[in-house]
Amino acid sequence: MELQLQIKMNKKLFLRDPEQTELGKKIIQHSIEVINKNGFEAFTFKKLAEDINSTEAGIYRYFENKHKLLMYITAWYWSWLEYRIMIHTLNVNDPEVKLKKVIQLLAATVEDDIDTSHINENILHQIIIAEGTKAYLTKHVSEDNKDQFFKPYKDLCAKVGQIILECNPKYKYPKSLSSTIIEMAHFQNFFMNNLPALTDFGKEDESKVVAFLEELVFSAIS
Amino acid sequence: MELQLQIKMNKKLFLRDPEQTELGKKIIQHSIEVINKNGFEAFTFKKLAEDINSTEAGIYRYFENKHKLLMYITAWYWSWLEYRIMIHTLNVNDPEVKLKKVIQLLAATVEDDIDTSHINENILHQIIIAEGTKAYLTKHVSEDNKDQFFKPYKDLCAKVGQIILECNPKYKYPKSLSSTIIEMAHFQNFFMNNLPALTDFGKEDESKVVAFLEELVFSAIS
DNA sequence: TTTATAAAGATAGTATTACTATCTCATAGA
DNA sequence: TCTATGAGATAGTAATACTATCTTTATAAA
Repeated sequence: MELQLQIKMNKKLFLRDPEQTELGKKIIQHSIEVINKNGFEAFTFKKLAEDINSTEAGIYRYFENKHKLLMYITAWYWSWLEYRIMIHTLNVNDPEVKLKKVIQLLAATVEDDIDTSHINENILHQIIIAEGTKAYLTKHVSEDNKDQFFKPYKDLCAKVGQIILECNPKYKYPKSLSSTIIEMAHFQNFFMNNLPALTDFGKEDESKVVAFLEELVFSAIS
Repeated sequence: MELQLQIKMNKKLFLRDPEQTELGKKIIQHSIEVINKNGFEAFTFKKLAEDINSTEAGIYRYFENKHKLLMYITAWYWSWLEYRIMIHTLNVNDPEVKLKKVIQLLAATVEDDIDTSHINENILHQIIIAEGTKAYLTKHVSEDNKDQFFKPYKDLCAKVGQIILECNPKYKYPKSLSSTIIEMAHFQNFFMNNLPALTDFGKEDESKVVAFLEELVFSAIS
Protein backbone atom coordinates (compact mmCIF):
# COMPACT_ATOMS: atom_id res chain seq x y z
CA MET A 1 0.00 0.00 0.00
CA GLU A 2 1.38 3.33 -0.99
CA LEU A 3 -0.28 6.45 0.31
CA GLN A 4 0.52 9.98 -0.60
CA LEU A 5 -0.87 13.16 0.83
CA GLN A 6 -2.55 15.35 -1.72
CA ILE A 7 -3.84 18.68 -0.52
CA LYS A 8 -6.71 20.18 -2.45
CA MET A 9 -5.86 23.76 -3.28
CA ASN A 10 -8.08 26.72 -4.11
CA LYS A 11 -8.25 26.83 -7.91
CA LYS A 12 -8.17 30.60 -8.03
CA LEU A 13 -4.64 30.60 -6.68
CA PHE A 14 -3.19 29.27 -9.91
CA LEU A 15 -3.71 29.41 -13.67
CA ARG A 16 -2.62 25.85 -14.26
CA ASP A 17 -2.59 23.27 -11.45
CA PRO A 18 1.05 22.76 -10.44
CA GLU A 19 0.29 19.36 -8.92
CA GLN A 20 -0.70 17.99 -12.31
CA THR A 21 2.56 18.35 -14.22
CA GLU A 22 6.26 17.85 -13.83
CA LEU A 23 7.09 21.53 -14.37
CA GLY A 24 4.37 22.50 -11.91
CA LYS A 25 5.83 20.34 -9.16
CA LYS A 26 9.28 21.68 -9.92
CA ILE A 27 7.95 25.24 -9.61
CA ILE A 28 6.61 24.57 -6.11
CA GLN A 29 9.65 22.66 -4.99
CA HIS A 30 12.20 25.15 -6.28
CA SER A 31 10.25 28.29 -5.37
CA ILE A 32 10.49 27.23 -1.74
CA GLU A 33 14.24 26.94 -2.10
CA VAL A 34 14.75 30.14 -4.07
CA ILE A 35 12.54 32.18 -1.70
CA ASN A 36 14.42 30.72 1.23
CA LYS A 37 17.74 31.65 -0.31
CA ASN A 38 17.30 35.39 -0.86
CA GLY A 39 13.95 36.23 0.69
CA PHE A 40 10.61 36.95 -0.93
CA GLU A 41 11.43 40.55 -1.94
CA ALA A 42 14.42 39.48 -4.03
CA PHE A 43 12.55 36.49 -5.45
CA THR A 44 11.62 36.74 -9.15
CA PHE A 45 10.12 34.32 -11.63
CA LYS A 46 13.20 34.80 -13.77
CA LYS A 47 15.52 33.58 -11.01
CA LEU A 48 13.17 30.68 -10.33
CA ALA A 49 13.14 29.81 -14.03
CA GLU A 50 16.92 29.78 -14.12
CA ASP A 51 16.98 27.55 -11.05
CA ILE A 52 14.80 24.93 -12.71
CA ASN A 53 16.23 25.42 -16.18
CA SER A 54 12.94 26.55 -17.59
CA THR A 55 11.66 29.93 -18.72
CA GLU A 56 9.99 32.87 -17.05
CA ALA A 57 7.04 32.62 -19.42
CA GLY A 58 6.66 29.00 -18.45
CA ILE A 59 6.14 29.90 -14.81
CA TYR A 60 3.65 32.63 -15.67
CA ARG A 61 1.51 29.89 -17.18
CA TYR A 62 1.10 28.50 -13.66
CA PHE A 63 0.95 31.59 -11.48
CA GLU A 64 -0.27 35.08 -12.22
CA ASN A 65 2.43 36.65 -10.05
CA LYS A 66 4.76 35.90 -7.19
CA HIS A 67 2.27 36.94 -4.53
CA LYS A 68 -0.24 34.33 -5.73
CA LEU A 69 2.56 31.79 -5.54
CA LEU A 70 3.33 32.87 -1.97
CA MET A 71 -0.32 32.54 -1.04
CA TYR A 72 -0.39 29.09 -2.65
CA ILE A 73 2.62 27.99 -0.65
CA THR A 74 1.34 29.37 2.65
CA ALA A 75 -2.12 27.93 2.09
CA TRP A 76 -0.51 24.57 1.41
CA TYR A 77 1.51 24.87 4.61
CA TRP A 78 -1.49 25.62 6.79
CA SER A 79 -3.50 22.79 5.26
CA TRP A 80 -0.62 20.45 5.82
CA LEU A 81 -0.30 21.60 9.42
CA GLU A 82 -3.97 21.04 10.06
CA TYR A 83 -3.61 17.56 8.60
CA ARG A 84 -0.65 16.87 10.87
CA ILE A 85 -2.60 18.09 13.88
CA MET A 86 -5.45 15.80 12.91
CA ILE A 87 -3.11 12.81 12.65
CA HIS A 88 -1.31 13.55 15.89
CA THR A 89 -4.45 14.09 17.92
CA LEU A 90 -6.40 11.11 16.62
CA ASN A 91 -7.65 9.05 19.54
CA VAL A 92 -6.47 11.68 22.00
CA ASN A 93 -9.37 12.57 24.24
CA ASP A 94 -7.84 14.94 26.75
CA PRO A 95 -8.13 18.42 25.20
CA GLU A 96 -5.13 19.65 27.20
CA VAL A 97 -2.96 16.93 25.74
CA LYS A 98 -4.29 17.90 22.32
CA LEU A 99 -3.46 21.54 22.88
CA LYS A 100 0.07 20.71 23.95
CA LYS A 101 0.51 18.62 20.85
CA VAL A 102 -0.70 21.52 18.71
CA ILE A 103 1.79 23.90 20.28
CA GLN A 104 4.57 21.44 19.69
CA LEU A 105 3.62 20.92 16.06
CA LEU A 106 3.47 24.67 15.55
CA ALA A 107 6.69 25.63 17.25
CA ALA A 108 9.06 22.72 16.77
CA THR A 109 11.03 21.84 13.68
CA VAL A 110 9.41 19.34 11.45
CA GLU A 111 10.56 15.78 11.50
CA ASP A 112 9.72 14.67 7.99
CA ASP A 113 6.92 12.32 8.95
CA ILE A 114 4.48 12.35 6.09
CA ASP A 115 5.31 11.72 2.47
CA THR A 116 4.58 14.75 0.36
CA SER A 117 6.98 13.95 -2.42
CA HIS A 118 8.43 17.10 -3.88
CA ILE A 119 7.99 19.55 -1.00
CA ASN A 120 10.78 20.02 1.52
CA GLU A 121 8.75 20.71 4.64
CA ASN A 122 11.70 21.87 6.67
CA ILE A 123 12.64 24.69 4.34
CA LEU A 124 8.95 25.40 3.94
CA HIS A 125 8.66 25.86 7.69
CA GLN A 126 11.55 28.30 7.56
CA ILE A 127 10.05 30.45 4.84
CA ILE A 128 6.64 30.50 6.51
CA ILE A 129 8.35 31.88 9.61
CA ALA A 130 10.01 34.70 7.68
CA GLU A 131 7.57 35.32 4.83
CA GLY A 132 4.23 33.82 5.88
CA THR A 133 2.64 37.01 7.18
CA LYS A 134 3.42 38.80 3.92
CA ALA A 135 0.72 36.68 2.28
CA TYR A 136 -1.97 38.67 4.09
CA LEU A 137 -0.23 41.91 5.10
CA THR A 138 -1.30 43.68 1.90
CA LYS A 139 -3.76 46.31 0.79
CA HIS A 140 -5.79 43.64 -1.01
CA VAL A 141 -6.31 41.31 1.98
CA SER A 142 -10.02 41.76 1.92
CA GLU A 143 -10.45 40.79 -1.73
CA ASP A 144 -8.04 37.89 -1.28
CA ASN A 145 -10.04 36.87 1.76
CA LYS A 146 -13.26 36.94 -0.28
CA ASP A 147 -11.60 34.58 -2.73
CA GLN A 148 -11.01 32.26 0.26
CA PHE A 149 -7.24 32.33 -0.14
CA PHE A 150 -6.76 32.29 3.63
CA LYS A 151 -9.24 29.54 4.35
CA PRO A 152 -6.63 26.99 5.45
CA TYR A 153 -5.19 29.50 7.92
CA LYS A 154 -8.61 30.39 9.25
CA ASP A 155 -9.63 26.73 9.45
CA LEU A 156 -6.54 25.96 11.47
CA CYS A 157 -7.23 28.89 13.76
CA ALA A 158 -10.82 27.73 14.19
CA LYS A 159 -9.69 24.20 14.97
CA VAL A 160 -7.23 25.35 17.62
CA GLY A 161 -9.91 27.67 18.98
CA GLN A 162 -12.18 24.64 19.31
CA ILE A 163 -9.60 22.74 21.30
CA ILE A 164 -9.17 25.77 23.57
CA LEU A 165 -12.90 25.80 24.19
CA GLU A 166 -12.81 22.07 24.97
CA CYS A 167 -10.26 22.87 27.66
CA ASN A 168 -12.31 25.74 29.03
CA PRO A 169 -15.75 26.36 27.52
CA LYS A 170 -15.96 29.67 29.32
CA TYR A 171 -12.80 31.20 27.91
CA LYS A 172 -13.72 34.42 26.14
CA TYR A 173 -11.07 34.72 23.45
CA PRO A 174 -10.50 31.31 21.84
CA LYS A 175 -9.85 32.62 18.34
CA SER A 176 -7.59 35.48 19.38
CA LEU A 177 -5.63 33.18 21.66
CA SER A 178 -5.40 30.72 18.81
CA SER A 179 -4.05 33.27 16.32
CA THR A 180 -1.68 34.50 19.01
CA ILE A 181 -0.22 31.01 19.51
CA ILE A 182 0.08 30.45 15.79
CA GLU A 183 1.82 33.74 15.06
CA MET A 184 4.00 33.67 18.13
CA ALA A 185 5.17 30.12 17.44
CA HIS A 186 6.75 31.63 14.36
CA PHE A 187 7.70 35.09 15.57
CA GLN A 188 9.45 33.90 18.71
CA ASN A 189 11.40 31.49 16.55
CA PHE A 190 12.37 34.28 14.17
CA PHE A 191 13.34 36.58 17.04
CA MET A 192 15.32 33.87 18.78
CA ASN A 193 17.44 33.34 15.68
CA ASN A 194 17.65 36.90 14.37
CA LEU A 195 16.78 39.46 17.05
CA PRO A 196 17.55 37.58 20.26
CA ALA A 197 17.07 40.67 22.46
CA LEU A 198 13.35 40.23 21.88
CA THR A 199 13.21 36.81 23.51
CA ASP A 200 14.41 34.87 26.53
CA PHE A 201 15.72 31.98 24.49
CA GLY A 202 19.12 31.03 23.17
CA LYS A 203 19.70 30.33 19.50
CA GLU A 204 17.68 27.48 18.11
CA ASP A 205 16.21 26.51 21.46
CA GLU A 206 12.79 25.59 20.19
CA SER A 207 11.87 23.64 23.29
CA LYS A 208 11.85 26.91 25.23
CA VAL A 209 9.51 28.52 22.73
CA VAL A 210 7.20 25.56 23.28
CA ALA A 211 7.48 25.94 27.05
CA PHE A 212 6.77 29.68 26.87
CA LEU A 213 3.70 29.18 24.70
CA GLU A 214 2.40 26.34 26.87
CA GLU A 215 2.67 28.42 30.01
CA LEU A 216 1.07 31.39 28.30
CA VAL A 217 -1.87 29.41 26.98
CA PHE A 218 -2.60 27.30 30.01
CA SER A 219 -2.41 30.18 32.42
CA ALA A 220 -4.76 32.12 30.15
CA ILE A 221 -7.43 29.43 29.96
CA SER A 222 -7.37 28.13 33.51
CA MET B 1 7.13 78.16 26.42
CA GLU B 2 7.01 76.08 23.30
CA LEU B 3 8.24 72.53 23.42
CA GLN B 4 8.57 70.17 20.55
CA LEU B 5 9.50 66.55 20.59
CA GLN B 6 12.57 65.75 18.55
CA ILE B 7 13.59 62.13 18.29
CA LYS B 8 17.22 61.42 17.65
CA MET B 9 17.52 58.98 14.79
CA ASN B 10 20.27 56.56 13.83
CA LYS B 11 22.38 58.41 11.27
CA LYS B 12 22.99 55.32 9.17
CA LEU B 13 19.31 55.18 8.29
CA PHE B 14 19.52 58.22 6.02
CA LEU B 15 21.95 59.93 3.65
CA ARG B 16 20.78 63.43 4.54
CA ASP B 17 18.90 64.14 7.77
CA PRO B 18 15.23 64.63 6.85
CA GLU B 19 14.56 66.58 10.06
CA GLN B 20 16.93 69.34 8.97
CA THR B 21 15.22 70.53 5.79
CA GLU B 22 11.80 71.34 4.44
CA LEU B 23 11.97 68.69 1.74
CA GLY B 24 13.16 66.18 4.31
CA LYS B 25 10.15 66.76 6.55
CA LYS B 26 7.86 66.60 3.56
CA ILE B 27 9.37 63.25 2.60
CA ILE B 28 8.59 61.77 6.02
CA GLN B 29 5.14 63.29 6.22
CA HIS B 30 4.05 62.28 2.73
CA SER B 31 5.73 58.87 2.72
CA ILE B 32 3.48 57.91 5.62
CA GLU B 33 0.46 58.93 3.60
CA VAL B 34 1.54 57.36 0.33
CA ILE B 35 2.50 54.06 2.01
CA ASN B 36 -0.83 54.07 3.81
CA LYS B 37 -2.70 54.62 0.57
CA ASN B 38 -1.44 51.70 -1.51
CA GLY B 39 0.71 49.66 0.82
CA PHE B 40 4.48 49.35 1.05
CA GLU B 41 4.86 46.99 -1.93
CA ALA B 42 3.26 49.45 -4.34
CA PHE B 43 5.08 52.39 -2.80
CA THR B 44 7.82 53.93 -4.96
CA PHE B 45 9.99 57.02 -4.63
CA LYS B 46 8.57 58.21 -7.92
CA LYS B 47 5.01 58.20 -6.59
CA LEU B 48 6.18 59.90 -3.41
CA ALA B 49 8.01 62.53 -5.47
CA GLU B 50 4.86 63.25 -7.47
CA ASP B 51 2.87 63.53 -4.24
CA ILE B 52 5.16 66.23 -2.87
CA ASN B 53 5.86 67.87 -6.23
CA SER B 54 9.53 67.09 -6.10
CA THR B 55 11.72 64.62 -7.98
CA GLU B 56 12.69 61.01 -7.53
CA ALA B 57 16.37 61.94 -7.48
CA GLY B 58 15.63 64.43 -4.73
CA ILE B 59 14.32 61.70 -2.45
CA TYR B 60 17.27 59.46 -3.19
CA ARG B 61 19.44 62.18 -1.69
CA TYR B 62 17.75 61.47 1.65
CA PHE B 63 17.22 57.72 1.61
CA GLU B 64 19.17 54.97 -0.08
CA ASN B 65 16.02 52.99 -0.81
CA LYS B 66 12.47 52.52 0.33
CA HIS B 67 13.36 49.87 2.87
CA LYS B 68 15.67 52.27 4.72
CA LEU B 69 12.83 54.76 4.74
CA LEU B 70 10.51 52.14 6.21
CA MET B 71 13.07 51.34 8.89
CA TYR B 72 13.41 55.04 9.63
CA ILE B 73 9.67 55.42 10.03
CA THR B 74 9.26 52.34 12.19
CA ALA B 75 12.25 53.30 14.35
CA TRP B 76 10.71 56.72 14.82
CA TYR B 77 7.41 55.13 15.79
CA TRP B 78 8.94 52.89 18.45
CA SER B 79 10.96 55.75 19.91
CA TRP B 80 7.87 57.87 20.03
CA LEU B 81 5.93 55.08 21.71
CA GLU B 82 8.60 54.64 24.35
CA TYR B 83 8.50 58.36 24.98
CA ARG B 84 4.73 58.24 25.37
CA ILE B 85 5.01 55.33 27.77
CA MET B 86 7.54 57.29 29.78
CA ILE B 87 5.23 60.32 29.96
CA HIS B 88 2.17 58.29 30.84
CA THR B 89 3.86 56.27 33.57
CA LEU B 90 5.69 59.15 35.23
CA ASN B 91 4.93 59.14 38.95
CA VAL B 92 3.10 55.85 38.64
CA ASN B 93 4.53 53.44 41.17
CA ASP B 94 2.30 50.42 40.88
CA PRO B 95 3.87 48.26 38.14
CA GLU B 96 0.52 46.66 37.33
CA VAL B 97 -0.98 50.05 36.63
CA LYS B 98 2.04 50.81 34.47
CA LEU B 99 1.66 47.60 32.53
CA LYS B 100 -2.01 48.29 31.90
CA LYS B 101 -1.12 51.74 30.64
CA VAL B 102 1.47 50.23 28.30
CA ILE B 103 -1.06 47.81 26.85
CA GLN B 104 -3.49 50.63 26.30
CA LEU B 105 -0.91 52.81 24.60
CA LEU B 106 0.08 49.90 22.37
CA ALA B 107 -3.36 48.73 21.38
CA ALA B 108 -5.56 51.80 21.34
CA THR B 109 -5.79 54.47 18.69
CA VAL B 110 -3.64 57.47 19.29
CA GLU B 111 -5.20 60.61 20.59
CA ASP B 112 -2.87 63.24 19.22
CA ASP B 113 -1.37 64.27 22.52
CA ILE B 114 2.18 65.34 21.82
CA ASP B 115 3.22 67.90 19.27
CA THR B 116 5.39 66.34 16.60
CA SER B 117 4.65 68.84 13.88
CA HIS B 118 4.71 67.19 10.51
CA ILE B 119 3.97 63.58 11.44
CA ASN B 120 0.41 62.30 11.46
CA GLU B 121 0.62 59.77 14.28
CA ASN B 122 -2.73 58.22 13.55
CA ILE B 123 -1.87 57.22 10.01
CA LEU B 124 1.56 56.23 11.25
CA HIS B 125 -0.06 53.85 13.72
CA GLN B 126 -2.04 52.33 10.86
CA ILE B 127 0.97 51.71 8.67
CA ILE B 128 2.98 50.25 11.53
CA ILE B 129 0.17 47.74 12.04
CA ALA B 130 0.20 46.65 8.40
CA GLU B 131 3.82 47.21 7.39
CA GLY B 132 5.87 47.40 10.60
CA THR B 133 7.04 43.79 10.64
CA LYS B 134 8.34 44.12 7.09
CA ALA B 135 11.13 46.31 8.47
CA TYR B 136 12.77 43.26 10.03
CA LEU B 137 11.31 40.29 8.14
CA THR B 138 14.12 40.31 5.59
CA LYS B 139 17.20 38.30 4.72
CA HIS B 140 19.41 41.15 5.94
CA VAL B 141 17.95 41.47 9.46
CA SER B 142 21.19 40.51 11.07
CA GLU B 143 23.26 43.16 9.33
CA ASP B 144 20.55 45.74 9.91
CA ASN B 145 20.51 44.70 13.53
CA LYS B 146 24.28 45.17 13.78
CA ASP B 147 23.76 48.70 12.47
CA GLN B 148 21.35 49.19 15.42
CA PHE B 149 18.40 49.94 13.18
CA PHE B 150 16.04 48.08 15.51
CA LYS B 151 17.34 49.60 18.72
CA PRO B 152 14.17 51.60 19.46
CA TYR B 153 12.07 48.45 19.09
CA LYS B 154 14.42 46.45 21.29
CA ASP B 155 14.58 49.26 23.87
CA LEU B 156 10.83 49.34 24.06
CA CYS B 157 10.69 45.58 24.43
CA ALA B 158 13.31 45.75 27.19
CA LYS B 159 11.39 48.48 28.98
CA VAL B 160 8.13 46.54 28.90
CA GLY B 161 10.06 43.45 29.99
CA GLN B 162 11.32 45.45 32.97
CA ILE B 163 7.82 46.41 34.00
CA ILE B 164 6.77 42.77 33.73
CA LEU B 165 9.61 41.83 36.06
CA GLU B 166 8.52 44.55 38.47
CA CYS B 167 5.12 42.88 38.57
CA ASN B 168 6.60 39.45 39.08
CA PRO B 169 10.39 39.16 39.51
CA LYS B 170 10.16 35.38 39.09
CA TYR B 171 8.46 35.37 35.71
CA LYS B 172 10.67 33.44 33.31
CA TYR B 173 9.87 35.02 29.95
CA PRO B 174 9.66 38.81 30.34
CA LYS B 175 11.12 39.65 26.95
CA SER B 176 9.15 37.07 24.99
CA LEU B 177 5.97 38.12 26.75
CA SER B 178 6.84 41.72 25.96
CA SER B 179 7.40 41.10 22.25
CA THR B 180 4.21 39.03 22.23
CA ILE B 181 2.18 41.93 23.65
CA ILE B 182 3.74 44.40 21.25
CA GLU B 183 3.18 42.31 18.13
CA MET B 184 -0.26 41.11 19.15
CA ALA B 185 -1.47 44.62 19.92
CA HIS B 186 -0.95 45.21 16.22
CA PHE B 187 -1.83 41.84 14.76
CA GLN B 188 -5.12 41.47 16.62
CA ASN B 189 -6.04 44.94 15.40
CA PHE B 190 -5.18 43.99 11.82
CA PHE B 191 -7.10 40.72 12.07
CA MET B 192 -10.10 42.40 13.66
CA ASN B 193 -10.38 44.80 10.73
CA ASN B 194 -9.32 42.52 7.87
CA LEU B 195 -9.55 38.85 8.80
CA PRO B 196 -12.14 38.86 11.57
CA ALA B 197 -12.39 35.06 11.70
CA LEU B 198 -9.02 35.12 13.45
CA THR B 199 -10.30 37.12 16.42
CA ASP B 200 -13.17 37.36 18.88
CA PHE B 201 -13.69 41.07 18.32
CA GLY B 202 -16.04 43.09 16.17
CA LYS B 203 -14.76 45.70 13.75
CA GLU B 204 -12.79 48.49 15.33
CA ASP B 205 -13.42 47.32 18.86
CA GLU B 206 -10.02 48.22 20.24
CA SER B 207 -11.14 48.07 23.84
CA LYS B 208 -11.62 44.32 23.47
CA VAL B 209 -8.10 43.91 22.14
CA VAL B 210 -6.90 45.72 25.24
CA ALA B 211 -9.02 43.47 27.47
CA PHE B 212 -7.74 40.33 25.74
CA LEU B 213 -4.12 41.39 26.12
CA GLU B 214 -4.57 42.41 29.74
CA GLU B 215 -6.10 39.08 30.65
CA LEU B 216 -3.40 37.23 28.75
CA VAL B 217 -0.55 39.10 30.39
CA PHE B 218 -1.83 39.17 33.95
CA SER B 219 -2.78 35.53 33.97
CA ALA B 220 0.69 34.72 32.63
CA ILE B 221 2.60 36.61 35.28
CA SER B 222 0.52 35.86 38.34
C1' DT C 1 29.08 93.12 -2.96
C1' DT C 2 31.21 89.10 -4.18
C1' DT C 3 31.71 84.37 -3.51
C1' DA C 4 31.26 79.96 -1.70
C1' DT C 5 28.27 76.25 -0.79
C1' DA C 6 24.38 73.54 0.17
C1' DA C 7 19.69 72.27 -1.23
C1' DA C 8 16.94 71.03 -4.67
C1' DG C 9 14.96 71.13 -9.37
C1' DA C 10 15.53 69.22 -14.25
C1' DT C 11 16.83 65.85 -17.28
C1' DA C 12 18.82 61.65 -18.94
C1' DG C 13 20.19 57.10 -18.82
C1' DT C 14 20.66 52.01 -17.33
C1' DA C 15 19.72 47.43 -15.52
C1' DT C 16 16.25 44.80 -13.71
C1' DT C 17 11.48 43.55 -12.87
C1' DA C 18 7.02 42.18 -14.05
C1' DC C 19 4.77 41.00 -17.11
C1' DT C 20 2.33 39.66 -22.36
C1' DA C 21 2.47 37.61 -26.86
C1' DT C 22 3.62 34.46 -30.29
C1' DC C 23 5.72 30.67 -32.52
C1' DT C 24 7.62 26.10 -32.47
C1' DC C 25 8.17 21.42 -31.00
C1' DA C 26 7.43 17.03 -28.62
C1' DT C 27 4.33 13.65 -27.18
C1' DA C 28 0.39 11.26 -25.75
C1' DG C 29 -4.41 9.91 -26.68
C1' DA C 30 -8.30 9.18 -29.61
C1' DT D 1 -3.19 10.32 -38.42
C1' DC D 2 -5.13 14.14 -36.11
C1' DT D 3 -5.18 17.02 -32.31
C1' DA D 4 -4.80 18.83 -27.78
C1' DT D 5 -1.56 19.85 -24.20
C1' DG D 6 2.70 21.02 -22.07
C1' DA D 7 6.60 23.49 -22.46
C1' DG D 8 10.82 25.56 -24.66
C1' DA D 9 12.44 29.80 -27.29
C1' DT D 10 12.30 34.42 -28.35
C1' DA D 11 10.77 39.13 -28.37
C1' DG D 12 8.89 43.12 -26.60
C1' DT D 13 6.96 46.69 -23.23
C1' DA D 14 5.98 49.51 -19.19
C1' DA D 15 7.40 50.26 -14.73
C1' DT D 16 10.84 50.05 -11.06
C1' DA D 17 15.07 51.06 -8.82
C1' DC D 18 18.37 53.28 -9.12
C1' DT D 19 22.91 56.72 -10.75
C1' DA D 20 24.83 60.77 -12.88
C1' DT D 21 25.15 65.34 -14.23
C1' DC D 22 23.93 69.99 -14.91
C1' DT D 23 21.47 74.15 -13.51
C1' DT D 24 19.09 77.17 -10.42
C1' DT D 25 18.18 79.15 -6.02
C1' DA D 26 18.86 80.57 -1.29
C1' DT D 27 21.79 81.76 2.19
C1' DA D 28 25.60 83.20 4.57
C1' DA D 29 30.47 83.98 5.15
C1' DA D 30 34.44 86.98 3.36
